[in-house]
Amino acid sequence: MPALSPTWTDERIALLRQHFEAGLSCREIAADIGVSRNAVIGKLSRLNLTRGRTSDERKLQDRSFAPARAPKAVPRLQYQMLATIYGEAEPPVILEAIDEANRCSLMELGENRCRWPISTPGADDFCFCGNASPDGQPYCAGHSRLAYRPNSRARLMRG
DNA sequence: CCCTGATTCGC
DNA sequence: GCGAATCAGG
Repeated sequence: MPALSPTWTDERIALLRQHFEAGLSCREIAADIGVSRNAVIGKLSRLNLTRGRTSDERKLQDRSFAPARAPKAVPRLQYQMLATIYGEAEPPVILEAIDEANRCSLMELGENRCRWPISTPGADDFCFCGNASPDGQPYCAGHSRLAYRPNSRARLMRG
């Protein structure tokens, strides 16, 4: 296969649409495809697939819990994400196991099956995760836990 | 404080 | 057309 890094090909756009329609966040989409959040958003905007301006209706940030003296040594999932990707250190919580052996076709998908699109770079076999997913959840625990944190918004302002 | 989405802008 | 930088909202 060519050593060149393929940009937005049909497969990637397909995944992009799938994840987008699935209700996943741009961060998660980007994490799966392997691009930056902005890249996903940029492509979506170009495809006119935007959900209609800064909706931000998820609001799943959950600020309800305000533990006194919260031992929040880490901002968020950043540490976990990094440890998972780099495969070193021991994160407080490991990602759920993702069984690729249960992958199935679209027609084999059930209501309690993970609908995560499995796309292998260089291959043409397009399947779905097919793992057991909790009720109401489109994906299994492993894929639902997918998280990616592109660090640093602390850009200096050019004056 | 941090996160997420959309647009703007340079390449 | 692509993606980082930037802006805007929560």
